[in-house]
Formats: sequence, C-alpha cells, structure tokens
Amino acid sequence: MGKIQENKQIKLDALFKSAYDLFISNGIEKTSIHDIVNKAGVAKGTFYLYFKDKYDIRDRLIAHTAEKLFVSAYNALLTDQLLYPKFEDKIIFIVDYILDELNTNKMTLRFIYKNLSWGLFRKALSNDNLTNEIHFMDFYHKMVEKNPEVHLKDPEIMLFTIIELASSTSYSTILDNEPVPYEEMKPYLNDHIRAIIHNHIIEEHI
Amino acid sequence: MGKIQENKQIKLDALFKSAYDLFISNGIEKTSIHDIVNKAGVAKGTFYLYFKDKYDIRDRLIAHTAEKLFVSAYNALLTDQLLYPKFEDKIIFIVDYILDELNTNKMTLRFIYKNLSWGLFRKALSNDNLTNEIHFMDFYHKMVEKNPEVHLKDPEIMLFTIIELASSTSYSTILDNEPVPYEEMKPYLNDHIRAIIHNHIIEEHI
Amino acid sequence: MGKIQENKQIKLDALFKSAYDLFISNGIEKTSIHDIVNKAGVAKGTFYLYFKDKYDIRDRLIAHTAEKLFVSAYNALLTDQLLYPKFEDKIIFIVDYILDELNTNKMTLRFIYKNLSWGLFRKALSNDNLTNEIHFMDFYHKMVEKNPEVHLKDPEIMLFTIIELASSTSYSTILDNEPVPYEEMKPYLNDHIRAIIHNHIIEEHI
Amino acid sequence: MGKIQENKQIKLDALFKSAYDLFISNGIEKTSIHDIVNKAGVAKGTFYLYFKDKYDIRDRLIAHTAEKLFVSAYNALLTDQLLYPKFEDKIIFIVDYILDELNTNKMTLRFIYKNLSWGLFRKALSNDNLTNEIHFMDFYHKMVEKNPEVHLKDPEIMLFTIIELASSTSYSTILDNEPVPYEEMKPYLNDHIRAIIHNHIIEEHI
DNA sequence: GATGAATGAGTCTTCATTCAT
DNA sequence: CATGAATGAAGACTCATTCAT
Repeated sequence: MGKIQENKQIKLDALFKSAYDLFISNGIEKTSIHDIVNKAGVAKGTFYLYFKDKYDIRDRLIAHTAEKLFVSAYNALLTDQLLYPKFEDKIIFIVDYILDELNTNKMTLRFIYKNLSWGLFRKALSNDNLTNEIHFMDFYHKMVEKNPEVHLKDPEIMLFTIIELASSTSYSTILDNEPVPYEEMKPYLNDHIRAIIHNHIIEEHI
Repeated sequence: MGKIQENKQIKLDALFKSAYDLFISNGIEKTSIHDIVNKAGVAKGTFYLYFKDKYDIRDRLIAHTAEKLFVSAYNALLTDQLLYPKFEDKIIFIVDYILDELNTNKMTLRFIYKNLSWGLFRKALSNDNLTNEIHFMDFYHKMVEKNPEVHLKDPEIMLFTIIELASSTSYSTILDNEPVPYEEMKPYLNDHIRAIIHNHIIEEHI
Repeated sequence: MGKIQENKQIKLDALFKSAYDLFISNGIEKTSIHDIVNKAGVAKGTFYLYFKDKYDIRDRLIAHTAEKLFVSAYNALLTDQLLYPKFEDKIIFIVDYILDELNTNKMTLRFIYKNLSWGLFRKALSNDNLTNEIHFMDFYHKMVEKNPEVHLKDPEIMLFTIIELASSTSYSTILDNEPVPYEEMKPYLNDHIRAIIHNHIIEEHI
Repeated sequence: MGKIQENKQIKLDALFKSAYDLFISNGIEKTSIHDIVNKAGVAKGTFYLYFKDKYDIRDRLIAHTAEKLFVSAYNALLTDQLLYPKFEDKIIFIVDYILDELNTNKMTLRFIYKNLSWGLFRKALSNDNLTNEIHFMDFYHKMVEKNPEVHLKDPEIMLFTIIELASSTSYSTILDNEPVPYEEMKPYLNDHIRAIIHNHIIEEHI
C-alpha cells in the first residue's frame, strides 16, 4: 500500500514538473497533453487519473507557484524582521522581494501573470488550500491587526490594489522594458505603493 | 478602378467587423478563420490577402478599439472642458469615462485587457498610426506641457502606471466582482490615481 | 465458506443491477466498464472475475430480462386461466401482457429489441437455462400439445413469427409512434396474430 | 468549375463506397473515420466537408441502399407486370424479390436491418428525398388506389406491418438459420403477408 | 479473491494554410 | 483578385484490459 501511494506521488510530481517546464518555456497553448506525459514518462491515460484537463493542471501549478513566491518572501521577512519594523516597510519588502525574484526568473512572471486571477490567488494563499503550512492571508491579516501605528480601511482591497499595480507594471517593464526598464520603474512603484497604503489609513481624531 | 478599391475596402471592413464580433462574444482562441470569413461572407483565401493570420487581425482590432475608447473620452472631455480646469481632474475624467464605458461593455474589456501591451497601446494612440486623425499621445503631452500648475517628471511612465492600475483593478472588479464590485473600488481608484500624479510632481523651490 | 459465497453473490448481483440500470438509461455503447463497477461499488478488476466483457454481461442480462417478462405473463395467465380457454386467446393474452409491460417500460423495450436474437431468446426460455424455475418453452409446447381444438404445424416457427411481428411493430409504434401510436396498431396486431395462428392450423379431413 | 464539381462528386462517391464496404464487412461500430478516408484515398478533414459524422454517412447510405432495393424490385415488377395482375400478388412479388436479393447479399441485410427505422425508410422512399427519380411510396399509394378489387383500410400501416414481418423474420432465418432456414420460412411468410392484406380489406356490403 | 493504478492504442474532430481554378 | 475544396498534422479524450499488491 505504501509502495502504491509512493508511486502515485512520484507520477504526480513528474506530471507537475514536466507541465511546469513546458508551460514556462513554450507557453500553455503550445503545450499539449502529449508533450506533458512524454516528458513525464507516463502514459497518456495516466494524466487523466490526476487532472481533469490542461487547465486543471495549469491552475494548480499557478496557485502553487504563487504560494511558493509568497512563502519565500514571508520567510525572508521573518529573518530580517527587525530591519522593517513599520507595516509599510514590510509590504514594500515583500513586493520588492517577489518582483526581484520574478525579474531573475522572467518565464515564471510570464506564466503567472496572464493566468492569475484574484480569486485563484486568494485561494492559493489562504486556509482553503489544505496543503499549505503557512497561510499568507492569515499572516497578512495578523500583520494588519497588530499594526500599532495606524488602522486600515479595507485591507484586502488594499492588498489587491498593490498586487495588481505591482504585477501589471512589472510585467511590462521586466518582460518588454516598456515603457522603461524595471529598475527605472522601481522607485516610482515604491512611492505609489506607499501612497496606496496611506490612502487606506483611517485618520484617527482625538 | 475606384470601384475595385471600394470593393476591397468593403471586404476589409466586413472581415474586421465579423472578427471583432466573434472575438468579443466567443474569445479569440475559440474563433477560427473559418468563422470569421463565414460571417464576413468572403472566401477563406481572401482572408490571407488582407491579414497574415488571426493574431494580425487581433492586434489591429485591439489597437483600433483602444483608440476609439480614448478618442471618445477625449471628445467628451473637450465638450465639458471648462468643468475640469485642473490637469488632475482631466485625467480622472478620462479614466472614469473609459472605465464606465468598459463597465457597460464588459466583453470589450475582456477582449482588450488580456491582449493589450503598452507597446501596442502606444502605437495605437500615437502618430505612428496613420489612420488616426486625433493622436491621443500628442494631446496628452500637450496637456502635460500646458499644465500651468505644476511640472511632471516622466509623464509617460505616469500615464503607463495609471493605465496599468486602472485596467488591472477594473478587469477583476468589473468582470469577476473580485475582491469587490467595481463601484466599491472606484473611489479608492480615484484617490490612488491622484496620489500617483502627485508622486510625479516636481516640487519647485524658489 | 458460506460467507464467501454469499459475498460473491452480492457482488455479482450488484454488477448485474448497475449494468442493467446503465444499459437501460444510457445505452450499451455509452456505458463503460468503469461506469458499471463504479455504480456497483466494486473494483474494476472484479468485473473480469465474473464476466468476459461488456457483451457477456449484456447477453446474460437480456436473457434474464426476456425470461422475466415471459414468466410474468405466464403467471398472469395462470391466474386468469379460465377466462382464456382457447389456445389462440392464450397467445394473444401473453403477447398483449408483454407489450403492455414494455409500453410502460419503454427503455426495457429499447434495450431488449436491438439485441435479442431468436437463439438467445430460445435459450433464455428453455431448459438450457439452469437458473430458470419455469421453462416457458416447455409450457408453450405443452399448451400446443394439449390444445384440444386443432393441431398446429411447426409450432416453433409460429411462435417465432408471432414474436418477430409483435416485437418489431411494437418497437416502432411504442418508441417512435411510427407510423402510428401503439394503441392504434394494437387491434391490427391482434388480428394478424390470429391469422398467423390460423395459417399454422392443420386442416383435419375426416 | 465543372472540373471542381466533378472532383467533388468523385470524392463523395469514394467516401460513400468505402464507408459502405467497411460497414458491410466490419460493422458500423468497428469502422472508424480513419478507415473510411484511408480506403477512399482522401484526407481525414475531407470527410467532414461532406458529412457531419459517422452516423450521417450511415443514415444516408442506409436510405440509399433501401431505395435501391425497392427501385430494383419496382423495375422488375414493371417488366413482368402482366404476370401479377392482382394487388396482393404484386406485394408478394416485391417482398420476394427484395428478400431474395438480401439472401444473396447477406451483409446488406445485416447492415440495413439493425439501422433502418420506419421514419428513415419512409423518407428514403418518398418525395422528401429529392435525389430520387422514382418514389416508391407514390407508386405504392397509386397501386393501392387503382386496386380495382378491394379497398384497403390504413394502407400505410399495412405496408409497415408487412415490411416489419418480412425483414425481422428474414433477418433471423437468412443470417442465423434460426429457427429454420429462410427457404423453409418463405411459404409461411407469403401466407402471412396475404393474411395481413386480407385483414386490411374493407368489406363492402351491398 | 479483490483491488485500482497504469497503460497506450484508438477515436473523433478541428483548423490554419495552400493552390488549382 | 477571389474562391473554397482539400489537406493532414495536431489535439483532446476514452476505455478495455492487465497486473503488482
């Protein structure tokens, strides 16, 4: 029994890995099930034991990839936590960390960006995803609540806005150098993110 | 002679129109050349006399659609020009106008968003595009220059940023109501756009 | 020991029942072994312990279904035996009984008709079939022999002819209402069956 | 233009012929589109220019085959018309002619029988079918009307009944020799057909 | 006996592109 | 210029059957 389960995991991993590599290098539309199973070294029918279709494996891969990015950023933040005492700086750190990662791994950016919806993203980072040990959304909300400085209105809309701004501007600057290279965009982006956060701060009157 | 040219134009228009309708209602991947020529009432081979392939007609259509949106917004702004004397308000007006348009015509949003790159966008709105009478980019730069209030650093990056933020947040809120409906996002979006503009203002010291 | 045998019988019955239900509702071609074992709650390999393939279980089911129909008709006839003293009326009664049954259970008609050959049919109703308690063919031949009125030439051909006529005309009228609804066909059918019987009567000259 | 039309006809005929041969020898289920186009010597896509799917070509072939049989019988009847002055004898002649044909061409019988519904049959032989020159149903109805001897009630139900009886009994006797060979069945069948006709005769009282 | 994961040949169907007319 | 018939590679998906556990 243990052997069978082990074997299943090996097959599943092989399918994930080969699909990821092919999606990254050739794009999703240009990747066929045939290509995936070939590279994974399993039979075509086996694919359908694990996935409904190509879009099923795509969604699971994107969620997984997004999760990994955020978990890396989270861990890096924990290490240097003391350097970023302010909430605002923590957010900037995480965004920077992820964008730098994507800048060095451009294909991942291309893969994720065009396919990641907020719904999928939220699911990938939250409790719904049982395979997760760390739940980024939980962490985010705790970070918001424990924020001693200020109170935030609609923190989830704020996160959404930051992510959309960061991902869409970085997509164009990193992949196409349009309208300017990523490095040139970066200082502006950081300023904008800080501005977005400020726009969500609830002014507390005495 | 003129009749032949006229006939060619009719065919071209028919192809554009039928492709647009099909792309909008069924999506690009689900639309075949066969569908396009069928609806246009021309022969399959004729398609290749006017376009390289499906992605050629797609790009031309997207550019055309984006242009039309901006020209409409531009004309609307001209009409009510006096109501928006400040540069900042003009920008907000244009963004609002376009997003409201896309909100009532959701399929256009879907069609444009996933396929519009900054490069394509810039080309659609600038002098490069010979079929254009009004060049939005020219208008934008004149608007920036004549801005009596303040001076802007990198106005093109600023425009890029605003467009990316507006389009990516509206895509999710308008089409998926995620994380909130568009109407709920709108006030935040306006605040953020103003903040982005402020971040680009060059403080002038005496 | 008995428990193992019992368990086997349960599995066999479950397979029969689920295959029957699926054949009836989706048709044989549209039913896969996967569907059958799924519904039956047994493993795929188990199917092959009991049946050679899909057509094995189909044939056994058809024979069983046909047998059940005739046994029901036979029992009903026994109950009301005195109402139908004449041989001819007994035949008509049985045909009517079965067709009315199929008329209320149209899917059974569809299932049986296209797959029931005379050979399979004969086997289902005769001594060859060891699981049968009542052997309709025996009963039929006794009925023929004891027929006090007249003698019949080739009673088996006669039965064959009646069954073919009744089943093929009822198939079309019951399932397609073609060329007329079953109810409209019924009086003609009865007349024809009587005529077929008369054609088999050996005229006895003194 | 003429050349293109000619070429199309050649392709269509090739597809019909190869499908017919394969259906006849291997059965419909065991014949794939691949087999059909291969044998016809055309590309796979070409099949879909002419037919919706396998069942489209099947239905057209069955209708065509049934039509051909009846037209042959009709022509044979015309030749020997004087030998069969009575309506009843004409019907018997046609049935015999067709069954003898099917007896020498057993695969055609197998092909037609399991797939021919009354609806399809009627369509194949009537005005609906524009490719037909001779409309058997017209001929039949004229034959019924001009019948000087007697009047018939529901002549279409009568035809239906005769065809169902003849086809179903011949199917089993010709292909399986069950319960007896066709030759042994034949005299009974003729008697039964006459009886069916008599059952449809309207008794005219003076 | 029972299981169910794995197989991979087999099937249908689509479609961009070409080219003879 | 315009046509549209023909192509055939490419794709997704199914399923009876086997066999290690």
